[in-house]
Amino acid sequence: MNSIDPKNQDFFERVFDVVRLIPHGRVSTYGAIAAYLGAKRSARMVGWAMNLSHQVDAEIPAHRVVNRVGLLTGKHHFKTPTTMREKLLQEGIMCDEHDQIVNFNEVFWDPFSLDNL
DNA sequence: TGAATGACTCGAT
DNA sequence: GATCGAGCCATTC
Repeated sequence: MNSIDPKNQDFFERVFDVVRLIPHGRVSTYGAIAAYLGAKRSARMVGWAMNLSHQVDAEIPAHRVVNRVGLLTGKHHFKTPTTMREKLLQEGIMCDEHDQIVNFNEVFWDPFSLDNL
């Protein structure tokens, strides 16, 4: 949205930057990203950032961000409810009929792992 | 200006 | 171990 305030844009850009760093075939969580940005309590804001990500930069892999149990809670915000699952499948990430990542523990990517590089 | 909402998470029962 | 409720923080009406 073009109504993003500069001060808030900084927070959203930080979120976008972390999401863009998620490796291909991996996923992360709203809480993990929020915690990495020092706003552990603001997981919902990460969701808002993902919503805006479709408008500010379509290249942001928002489909790689799920909730803490690996559920595709944001699928309805994509073009179609199946778009999120389709994109994950293309990256080798399997989801069950409940739109939950099967091997979530294996594909989960922690932003804090960047600090170990 | 104030209240409600939301792609969440954690703690208590 | 599972379920319920409250907290958080920016955006929108």
